Amino acid sequence: MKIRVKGIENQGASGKTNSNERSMEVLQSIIENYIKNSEPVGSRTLSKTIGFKLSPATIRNIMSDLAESGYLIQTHTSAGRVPTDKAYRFYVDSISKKPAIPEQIKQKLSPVSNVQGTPVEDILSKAVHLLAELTKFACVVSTPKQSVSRLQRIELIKISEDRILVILVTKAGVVRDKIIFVKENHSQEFLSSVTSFLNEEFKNHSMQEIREGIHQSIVSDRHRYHDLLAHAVRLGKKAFELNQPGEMFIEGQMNLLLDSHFHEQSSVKSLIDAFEQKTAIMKILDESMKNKGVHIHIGIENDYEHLHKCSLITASYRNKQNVLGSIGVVGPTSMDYKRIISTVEYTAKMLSKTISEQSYD
Amino acid sequence: MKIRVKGIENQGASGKTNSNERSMEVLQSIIENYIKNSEPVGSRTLSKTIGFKLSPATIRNIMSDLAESGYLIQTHTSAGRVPTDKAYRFYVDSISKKPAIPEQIKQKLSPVSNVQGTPVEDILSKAVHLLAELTKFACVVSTPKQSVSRLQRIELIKISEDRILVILVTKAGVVRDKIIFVKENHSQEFLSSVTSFLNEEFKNHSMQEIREGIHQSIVSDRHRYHDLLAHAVRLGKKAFELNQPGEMFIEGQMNLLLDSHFHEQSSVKSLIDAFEQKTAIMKILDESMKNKGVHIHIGIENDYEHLHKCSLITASYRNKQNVLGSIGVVGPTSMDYKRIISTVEYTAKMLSKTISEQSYD
DNA sequence: TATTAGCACTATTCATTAATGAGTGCTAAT
DNA sequence: ATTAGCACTCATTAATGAATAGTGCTAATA
Repeated sequence: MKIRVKGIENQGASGKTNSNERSMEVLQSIIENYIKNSEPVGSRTLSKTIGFKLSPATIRNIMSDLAESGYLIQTHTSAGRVPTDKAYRFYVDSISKKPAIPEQIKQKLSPVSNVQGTPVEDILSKAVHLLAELTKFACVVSTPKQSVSRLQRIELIKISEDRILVILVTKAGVVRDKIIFVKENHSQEFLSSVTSFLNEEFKNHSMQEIREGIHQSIVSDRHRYHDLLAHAVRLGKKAFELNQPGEMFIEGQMNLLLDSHFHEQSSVKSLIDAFEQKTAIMKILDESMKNKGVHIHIGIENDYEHLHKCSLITASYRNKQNVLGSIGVVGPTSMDYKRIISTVEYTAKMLSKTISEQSYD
Repeated sequence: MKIRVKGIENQGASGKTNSNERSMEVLQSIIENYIKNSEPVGSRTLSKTIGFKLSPATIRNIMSDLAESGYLIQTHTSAGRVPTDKAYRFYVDSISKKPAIPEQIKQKLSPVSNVQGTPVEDILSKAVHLLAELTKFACVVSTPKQSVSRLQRIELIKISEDRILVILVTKAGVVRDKIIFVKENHSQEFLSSVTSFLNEEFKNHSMQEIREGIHQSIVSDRHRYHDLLAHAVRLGKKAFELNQPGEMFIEGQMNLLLDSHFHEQSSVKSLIDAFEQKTAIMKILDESMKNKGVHIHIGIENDYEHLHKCSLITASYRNKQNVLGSIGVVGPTSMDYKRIISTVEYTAKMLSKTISEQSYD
């Protein structure tokens, strides 16, 4: 009985690197072929596309091995083969040099940096819109996390007898507003004093720290005999307590529906669900903030079941000081990884650059 | 040769009101049947559903007439008949008493009013989200038009040497912020004076009026010798000149894809286009602000070609003083008009109520 | 010994055909 | 004026068979 080298996996064991490298190349070709045509690829077709360097029969043998090792599957007996998520994982891991960003993409994305005094939200929304247009998939971006962003300035404005408008400006240049309701009818002068106090006390601190600081103050009750400070602390508590769940902008969901891979009824429903309750995607974006560079989640690797037929490519954006959020693409597992990865990476870079220029440190 | 009464249209001419009313009832039944089952309705089926009051043959005759008058079409010779847009128009015009809002819907929508100090945008986004959930179609809402809304308060805050944060609070409770860049390094005290001036001068005026007023001032140049005022006017110009194009929130686009009517490839593409460049839908929402009540645009009635297979149901929302924007549903022409109309109407009502409570007049 | 050609086998896809059935239109009977 | 009856139409469905693209295995070859 013949024992065939199983390719890739037992590279070390057999030492037959030669045959192994060939397997890898074949696998790569198969994947690229499938990414391009979205059709199962057979031995003959492949032999042709690689210029008859290997005969269909040889390729069949290799394919058989690759299938056995879990890199390929057949949809049915007499069909060509299709890469598995494992194959895609191998593929993206083996990408060494990223392709240069085409000038066209750079041009398309240039509007992201043409902004002066534009709210950060608008920049994000513009970026995610362009990304969707470029990739033709669904794209998402998370807004800067409030808890980590540091205070540039707080302002309290009396709007009516019982309402105070709170404006928070963060170092990242994000402006948040909230109206708080109060029982006492404070004068604007009084509010100005409180404002000064809060600014002096908390400028450059993160929201998280500020909340904790205020909490401490209240617990220790050390301002008991000082009216202004007591009020300031109480108002400050209200002002800072808005811990909005991070938001997320979505663009180009509909793009996915033009993709042949999502034509089955069931996949569509899955996707709708995934985008409906945004938590799963949000979680992936949050994860992506922890490490630098591009993050890739392929199909089954996603914890959330409804995303098992999708791949997510994400990258974080930042200002000079902090990581603020992430931007990413949601597409079929058979996406053109090389192109998408470099597009996402470049977009995140542009975003970081633009936002850094607007930041206050 | 027999001359048959052609139903509906020549009511006055023939005087045979009886046969005419019957035609109308049959048409109504056909429409309701089609709305319910999304399938061409034939004479036999209909005879059954109306309890055999009329024989299939009679119904065939009536249907034939209705088809001739343009209320029905056949997809092919041996198929049942399908209502045309003209039929839907007749149908919605003949709806007399709106159905009561089911308690379930009221309950679902109650979160819209459970808000205190929530930004208007969040209220809108909540409302449109719930509406999408209830109707299972795509829903849109336009944010309050800036130009018509009146100023409650403006605030200028120095953020860094060359940047001033402008906060505009409108009577409707909408907060807008923008950062403007300046060459001179104004002190915060100076900005406070400017702020007071602008507030005194312009409170309660619409943005449109304010912009015109400032323009006048500059043209007439009457503050030439007064430094504070000259600066105030110049800063004010910058502050108020942001004429953001009205925004629009979209929810539940994906819902449309589950609808059998949009399964054809071409319709899907049309829809994507329609939502991509939002102008067409925005225009309809704007129109809807001009008159009270619910507005209905059926299929071909829409100017924009990509919406020819859709119907839009819209209603404006307002505070005590002004019409602010509109909310609406985009669905297939064969939607359940009675239900959707009353749901949209109720949602708009709730929205108006909630926002009125938060407004400053 | 690795590669390849050849062949039997398998499953999809596509076009053709025929049966079914829902629906119409017309005419004659009620 | 209404309805029963009948011939006719056309979409849908299932069944059939040919064509096609693919595999796996074995034996020949370099």
